[in-house]
Amino acid sequence: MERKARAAQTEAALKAAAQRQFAERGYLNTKITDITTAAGRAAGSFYQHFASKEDLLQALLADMHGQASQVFDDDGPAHDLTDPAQLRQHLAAAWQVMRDNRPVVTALFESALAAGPASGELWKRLTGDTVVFRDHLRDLQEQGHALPGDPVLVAAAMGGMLSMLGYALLPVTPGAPGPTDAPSAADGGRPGYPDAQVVDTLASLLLYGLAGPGERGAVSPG
Amino acid sequence: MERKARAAQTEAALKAAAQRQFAERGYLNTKITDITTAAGRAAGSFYQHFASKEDLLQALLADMHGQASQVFDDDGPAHDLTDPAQLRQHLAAAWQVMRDNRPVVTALFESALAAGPASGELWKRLTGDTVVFRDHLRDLQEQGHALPGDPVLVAAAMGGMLSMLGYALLPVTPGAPGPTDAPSAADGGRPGYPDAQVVDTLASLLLYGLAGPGERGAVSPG
DNA sequence: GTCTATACTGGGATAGAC
DNA sequence: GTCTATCCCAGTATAGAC
Repeated sequence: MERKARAAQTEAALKAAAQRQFAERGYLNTKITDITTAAGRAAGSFYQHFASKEDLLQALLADMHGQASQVFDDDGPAHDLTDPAQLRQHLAAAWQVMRDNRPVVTALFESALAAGPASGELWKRLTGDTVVFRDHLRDLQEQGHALPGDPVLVAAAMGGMLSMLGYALLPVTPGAPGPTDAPSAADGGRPGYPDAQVVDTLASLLLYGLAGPGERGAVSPG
Repeated sequence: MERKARAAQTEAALKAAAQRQFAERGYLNTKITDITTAAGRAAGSFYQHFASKEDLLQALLADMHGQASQVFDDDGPAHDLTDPAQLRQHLAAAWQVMRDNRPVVTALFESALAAGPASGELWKRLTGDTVVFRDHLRDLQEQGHALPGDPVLVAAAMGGMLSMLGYALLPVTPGAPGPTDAPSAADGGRPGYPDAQVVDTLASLLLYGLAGPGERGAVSPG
């Protein structure tokens, strides 16, 4: 195999190793050498491919965007987040993206947070990641629907809820205690809520709130 | 002034300086020397009072608990989180605590997050900080009220929403762009939502969801 | 108790051989 | 391109004078 291919292979190995390390140790705790040794490469080789850890993270983000772009092209009919099925669908999609890209998503979260409260990085991330929600909420508003508040704020609140639970609950190992039904006490003492339960709960909470659907009936009636 | 008083004074200065630095730079970015120089003390003096930055943070937490303990002794009549006034009251109290102790609260947040996803620290924090919500939700459940899901999960979701928005939105400077009415673009590019707006929005969202109160009428009718 | 000065360490980044 | 070896700095923590 030629040089170019070898280089690409090394870069891929570094990326893969980084994802594993980020998931296990967290982005902030992961050292460059952790990545290189996990990838079976020399420390110096890292800089042949990435300028820094942050640079690597951006590369992973680009990869993720490339893959997951088609997931979110919801160009269906008029959206209505107050439709139980549609809201659930949106939340499930968001949750799935977080699950599928947990290392990157959580690393971005850690990175934004490490920038400090005054930097506004977290707010940028929060609003940036919730443009879909925000736009759909604006649609609702324009159709005369009364929202709980400013679409930007409501969308950010929803996103904050999601990211926080994703960071705290999603299992570190890609597919281990996730879709199981038993809340296993392993994995750092965190409970292993099944994906469906989390999504159902959030959908119900965000749609009808703590008061419940009232006269309208349950969330998933049929 | 005697030695003991001088020592206490230095310790207080270090604590105060730490709070300022945590707010400005973020907990993770704050170095020991940042604190000592901000306090006008020598670097070495720090260790006379605290074993580490983490130790200092715990001391600040203890101080905070001492002050804010009376805020949360809500021993009134039977609680009902589905009562608009009570829910709003609870959220307002939580928001106020975050505002009053922003440096400490956000530092704890950063600290828990830096421990990495696998540590479960964030989940512990999330559940620990929402015991009040959780208990009240359990009360509701025992009274036959149907909740959106497991009380622990719902409480954590509420708490996640709150902490995230608190971290992202609360102003760095104790009282500057907070209760103003104009969303100033200063302060790191973050909007300055008035406290009341945030609390109202969250109360409305959490009580009736995106669908709104329906037949029940608005959240604050009178 | 507080200071100044310094030892020590982890980890980022580079130099140069292969 | 990848390796080994090393430099170098930031930051923690300590030693010892005052």
